[in-house]
Amino acid sequence: MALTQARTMPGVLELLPLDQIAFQRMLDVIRRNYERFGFLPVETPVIEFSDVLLTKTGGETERQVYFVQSTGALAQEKDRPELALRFDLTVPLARYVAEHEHDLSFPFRRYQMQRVYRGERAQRGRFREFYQCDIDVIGKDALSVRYDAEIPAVIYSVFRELDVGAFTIQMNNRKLMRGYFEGLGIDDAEKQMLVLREVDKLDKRGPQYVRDTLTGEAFGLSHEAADRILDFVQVRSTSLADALAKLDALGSGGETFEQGRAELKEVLGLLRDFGVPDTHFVLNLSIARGLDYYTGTVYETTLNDHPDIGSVCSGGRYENLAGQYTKSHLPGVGISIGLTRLFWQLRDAGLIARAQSTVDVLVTQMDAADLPHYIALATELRQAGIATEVVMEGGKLGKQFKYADRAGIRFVLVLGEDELARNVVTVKDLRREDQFEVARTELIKALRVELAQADISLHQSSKP
RNA sequence: GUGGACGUAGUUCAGCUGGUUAGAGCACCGGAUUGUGAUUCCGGAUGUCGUGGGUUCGAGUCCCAUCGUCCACCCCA
Repeated sequence: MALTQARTMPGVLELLPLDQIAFQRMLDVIRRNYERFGFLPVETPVIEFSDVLLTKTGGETERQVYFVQSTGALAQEKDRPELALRFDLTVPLARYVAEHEHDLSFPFRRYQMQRVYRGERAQRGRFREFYQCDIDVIGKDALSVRYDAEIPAVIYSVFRELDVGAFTIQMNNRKLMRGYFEGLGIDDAEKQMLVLREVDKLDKRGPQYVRDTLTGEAFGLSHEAADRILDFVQVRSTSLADALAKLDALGSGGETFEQGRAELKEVLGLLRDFGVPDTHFVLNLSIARGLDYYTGTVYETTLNDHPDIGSVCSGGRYENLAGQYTKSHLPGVGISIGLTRLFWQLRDAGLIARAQSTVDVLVTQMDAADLPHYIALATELRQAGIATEVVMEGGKLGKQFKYADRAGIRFVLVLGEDELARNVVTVKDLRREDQFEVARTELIKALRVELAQADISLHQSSKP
């Protein structure tokens, strides 16, 4: 019989249990921090109506949307399938807020950590199915720019606890950029957008590439204008004071420009109050983000030791999130952590410590006749909150140890006739290669101490 | 969607200008006196050389097609 090859489509990430545990730990950290900052949980369906997803976007985004069709519907196919898979969490959020507007309290602070789908060509670190971990604050009618300063505080808190080494939150403001371009005579909003996308490539492609493109056929800017744009977008700050000074040194500009500068200065100033050290953020006037719905502050977070990874968290301010679904004016600000990419890249770089199993202890089997003892012991441990597995099939002790080791279970318990007779249990720590005996009545207490210590040492060992 | 590279055991690869039974590391499985894993030693299995066709006395090696994978662009987490 011909076997069907067991395989997954390219661009999806499937993990072995120990990696999955490490991944889940990261999700836990992110969730914990989001909740700590007062964001509320929301989940939305993977499948949405196509017209909801494709209202304003079109173009590039539509090319990457997966449509959904039941086999029954295929027969009577119309122009476009009615349903599609969400490609981010922001558009569903807009729909969610518009739909439940009257039941929500504003400013609405929600977090959402779910999978999204994009019809991408497979490539390193690019996935067709991946996790996004989003936070957004949505205001009704208006939303203070102060919220823009809270976002980096969350990023700082999350990434510090994720323990991924040094990172930098890069910030900019679209009004400042557009205002500057206006000053150079680039008035058309479409063209401003194109220039934004182009200068965004600065850090990746270098100034020469960007200059050539801007003065080339597609843009047709003068050399003088291109030079002034390059001077502008190459601005980087080294500290908070430096950032403020560099913003002041930009000279004066039009209304949009001044508004952008004022917003940036306010946001940067507040970062200090939020406790974000200026070693962790930088003003980078080339950061623009490709998405066109951003209107003000934009963020992009990179890992200092892994610039090749690119952005692991990004987002910004948008003026009118749900304009396609409601007449209400709902401005917001938010970010998204691409956890699948982050995890994948960290693992690739060898920065994901081998996780410990979610199983705390394995009760080995010396003699099948003593199984009742093993099960009773396991029940006792479980009631004490210790995740316990019992070996039900027996076999050589060496094999049972090997099983525990491979499964990432750190502690094994041995109860032979010897131990049972003396009412003790042998506890072996496979990691420390050490074992000890403890009175049966003291076992839970002893294990709790061991597990607490194991947890601490695991955390410390993963620090750079 | 556009352009480029590559497809050899589970995996990473070697296989020189076409020449006998296609190799290595890692991984996997078994063993090293019966209550101790990871380390060490010994042994073992494994491949329609992506698929189909062509050139040739002979093809993993050359040619064509096809499928697949990867990289770059676009865009993005």
